Amino acid sequence: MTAVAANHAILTRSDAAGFESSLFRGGDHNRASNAGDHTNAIQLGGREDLFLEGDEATHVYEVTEGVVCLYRIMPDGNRHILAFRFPGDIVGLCSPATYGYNAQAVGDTRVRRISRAGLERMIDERSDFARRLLRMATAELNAMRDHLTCLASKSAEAKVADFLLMLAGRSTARAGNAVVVNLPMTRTDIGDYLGLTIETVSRTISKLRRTGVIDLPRTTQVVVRSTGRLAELAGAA
Amino acid sequence: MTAVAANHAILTRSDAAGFESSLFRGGDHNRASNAGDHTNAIQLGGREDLFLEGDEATHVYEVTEGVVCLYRIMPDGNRHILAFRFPGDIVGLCSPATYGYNAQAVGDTRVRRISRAGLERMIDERSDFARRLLRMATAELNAMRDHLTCLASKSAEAKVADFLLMLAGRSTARAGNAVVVNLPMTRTDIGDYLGLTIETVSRTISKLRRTGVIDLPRTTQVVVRSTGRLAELAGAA
DNA sequence: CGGGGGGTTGAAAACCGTCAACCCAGGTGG
DNA sequence: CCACCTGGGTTGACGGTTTTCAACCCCCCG
Repeated sequence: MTAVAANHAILTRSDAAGFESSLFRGGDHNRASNAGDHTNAIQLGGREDLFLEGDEATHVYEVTEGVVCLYRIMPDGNRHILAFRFPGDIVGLCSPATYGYNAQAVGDTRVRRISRAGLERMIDERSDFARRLLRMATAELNAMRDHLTCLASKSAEAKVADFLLMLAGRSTARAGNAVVVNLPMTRTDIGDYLGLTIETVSRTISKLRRTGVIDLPRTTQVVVRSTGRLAELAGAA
Repeated sequence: MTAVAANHAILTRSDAAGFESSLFRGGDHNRASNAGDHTNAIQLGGREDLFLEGDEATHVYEVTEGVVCLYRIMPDGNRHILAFRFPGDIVGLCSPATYGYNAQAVGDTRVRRISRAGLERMIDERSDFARRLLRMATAELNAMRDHLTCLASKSAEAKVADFLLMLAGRSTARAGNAVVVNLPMTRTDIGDYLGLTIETVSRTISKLRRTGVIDLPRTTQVVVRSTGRLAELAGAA
């Protein structure tokens, strides 16, 4: 229900394996532009896709700066955001040969690229690495379970409150007793993440502001005045 | 959106580590009764808990027969089912020291018990085992993502259709062109899994029957007459 | 200055949850 | 043998919440 403990920089070894530009195919989408880099650090602008559903899963990425969202486009054209990934999180760990979802930078973002082959090699060479990787996968499972629990909540208010609590748990910025939370994502992103429309998201945030639970200095910044009341709204109906 | 490929019997090595009866604490719940067994095979009756949220995660289980559901009790008393686990699936793989959810047998069920310590040992000794374990974790992630996608669907019809498709994907029983699907779980279980009320689940199933998409010989058995139309309902609208 | 993306707010409608009644099967006990 | 009870399931009516459709605002940028 709440945020998972951050596990920073678990992957530290650099990897200099060959570079396939096919990783950054974009279709109608924006594309990562610095595909010619020789380092494994990649910089992405807003709405640039890191990889697409169906791409060969040759690499895994660690977010080092910014936010990445994992999403799917449904048959009816609707977009559903499966997860947001923050610095320290891993993106692209999947069992089959191809990715099962798209990954896109929400704003300006930096990621570190690790080849799948290198990953396998390290698993063979160092068993503690395998355990750490497994721990990261289970951490992702925990986060996913919390998201599931959040989506199963009936009311829109509970969903939004839970979402803000997750962000507040990641934020270190304080203003007195209040927690300052930046929203790099748009209302549309939040709606697609919570299974709500933008209007409902906007209305719910407005209601939280009216009732004094949060403050809204800018549309992209929320100040949580009372995490307690927010938790009540998230937990009980 | 659809069922994950079954990965049967990935864990084959038996494990004879010591047995802690504290695993089966039950509180007000039913309890697994054969805790004195000396084998690692465990038989469970309906509504028996395998472990509870907060229990020390000393073991991992492989379902060999029947269905296990993973669930949480929300602060407001509501139950939310995170997943159903079928034969071949693994239950209880988690990163922290304690389970983050409850696990309960839906009907008569058999599971195989593997100690966490034995798991770690095998990871150290055999790197291919680590990879298999990682693959299982990512398979679980895939299933969870599909569930998320399902829950984010706006309409109840789409959710139920998606749920039936998942079960149909696991079923091998055919009746002509139709797929026969057994429902070991109750309507309440389905509702708690999909974030719907029993009434809505019942009404939606009735509607699918009226429109000829499915047949309902018994309340515990669904015959999918047209997987195509079911997929349309699950995807679009 | 005009246009577009993102956000907010209002009114109406559709959908789902709530409350309630009823049915059915199986088990228990008189 | 039957009456009774209980758990699970279905169906109806009503009300609340969210979606839909729409208008409007604001800011940034060409």
